[in-house]
Amino acid sequence: MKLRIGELARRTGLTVRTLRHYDQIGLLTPSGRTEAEHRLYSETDLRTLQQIQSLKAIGLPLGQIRAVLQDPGHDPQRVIAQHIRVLEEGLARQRALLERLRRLDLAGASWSDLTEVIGMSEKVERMLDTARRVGEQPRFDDEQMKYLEGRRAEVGEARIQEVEAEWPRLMAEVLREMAAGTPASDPRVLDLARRWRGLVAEFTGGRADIGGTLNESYRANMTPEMQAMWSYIGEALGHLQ
Amino acid sequence: MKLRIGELARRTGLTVRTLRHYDQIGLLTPSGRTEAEHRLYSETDLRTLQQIQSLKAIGLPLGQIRAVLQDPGHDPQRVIAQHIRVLEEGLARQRALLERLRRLDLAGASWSDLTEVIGMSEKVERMLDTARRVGEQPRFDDEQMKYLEGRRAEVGEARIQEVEAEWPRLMAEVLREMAAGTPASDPRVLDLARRWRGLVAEFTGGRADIGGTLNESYRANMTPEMQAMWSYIGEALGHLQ
DNA sequence: CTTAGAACCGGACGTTACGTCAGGATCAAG
DNA sequence: CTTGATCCTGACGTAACGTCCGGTTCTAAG
Repeated sequence: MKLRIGELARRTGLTVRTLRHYDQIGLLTPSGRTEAEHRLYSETDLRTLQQIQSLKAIGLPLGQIRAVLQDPGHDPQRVIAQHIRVLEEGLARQRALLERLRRLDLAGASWSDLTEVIGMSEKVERMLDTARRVGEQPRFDDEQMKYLEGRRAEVGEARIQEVEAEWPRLMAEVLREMAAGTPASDPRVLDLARRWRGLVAEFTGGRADIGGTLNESYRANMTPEMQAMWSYIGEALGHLQ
Repeated sequence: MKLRIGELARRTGLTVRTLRHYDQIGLLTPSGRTEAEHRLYSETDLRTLQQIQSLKAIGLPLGQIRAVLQDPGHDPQRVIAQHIRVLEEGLARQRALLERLRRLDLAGASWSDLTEVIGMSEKVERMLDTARRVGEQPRFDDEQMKYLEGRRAEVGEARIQEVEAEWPRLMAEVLREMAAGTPASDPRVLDLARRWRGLVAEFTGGRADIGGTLNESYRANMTPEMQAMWSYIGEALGHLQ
């Protein structure tokens, strides 16, 4: 008992276009065709489709569904657990965003007020985040704090934004060289090390004690990948002199 | 002091490609070009871009950002409040999905077990949802409930799935005719009314008392749009005989 | 003045999961 | 034989860019 595409669509609540799409991406290829190339789906196809619908209902992307159906060697627990983690991450981001939005004081704000408020909110979040990541254990002493605040006023807001934007790019480049296996003594890496040193110097104003405190702080609470990067750039910095 | 695209990218932490994209979609058109057609951004452009970054940071789609920037007549409170509602909806869906996933009993399940479990879970959700929407006030009496359960067993699971899939399609078509201003006496609408009557009959088994109870229930807790549809299809049903 | 490398240009494809035509072939019923 | 329903392939659109390409232009060093 073969089904034509329209029949199958009616029975499953999907559209004809969707079924053709699944065929196109190799997710569900009809087990037969008529002489006129009309698709014919078997009952096995229907059962496969129901599995697809189930997995789609829990939010698995079609690519992953195809992977698990074609290679049942995938462990259900692992795939689902991984998927749950992905969902949790997205959920956490959404929730944080929403909370921040709710905290904004909207009363009587114009667009320019609003963008400014949001901008401030962003900066506060970044500072909090950095503070959190650095950890609170090896804090700067009062004198050091005062010095840092002074520097902040000195270099100006604009430059601070530039520096903040520069860090992720620099880290990304370092990670790329690391992944490519470039030795830390390579000229390209030495260049990166110089930029690194420059950014750190902009923050610390060149004071070695502040740099040391920072270094300790970061070293204490880093992910393995960050530690690897730290060692790598440390070696390159050593080669600089 | 005009900035070239690379400069602006460095200062804002965006990529060159992103800025070109913003130009392409008319979100941020550079205020000038060199003779060689290289983009030149003014400080005003930079400020606009910072506003864009702020609004993007709260998750507003670029299309809406463009709209509010081009026509500041948009009320900030309204736009933000609307955006918050959109985020809340998405969040609720995500959360519900995640909870359902967590409730699944994964221990030792194979893929076929898993899809079956998910399928069951889906059906339960749909039933709960329907029950919720119909409301609990004008409930069926015991005799009616027994009758309905009997019918459910009678028509079989497969047909139930088909019918459940048919409803949204039918409603969508009715809404389309309504929106197009087709009179309820139009043959096309009468056809839809016949299909409607058929689906209701499949559920009630033709018993007028059950149909009446259902009708009351729905009528009591409908959105305005659904009420309009209800009247429309009611009129068409009247024309049938 | 030339040349190499950096920066710039527009154009096009890829990503996700389909919706929506367009133009044409096939099928069932009258 | 002619409709009307159903089917086919192909192609564009969606959101927000990333990535690659082949071809200019700019800038600094030689």
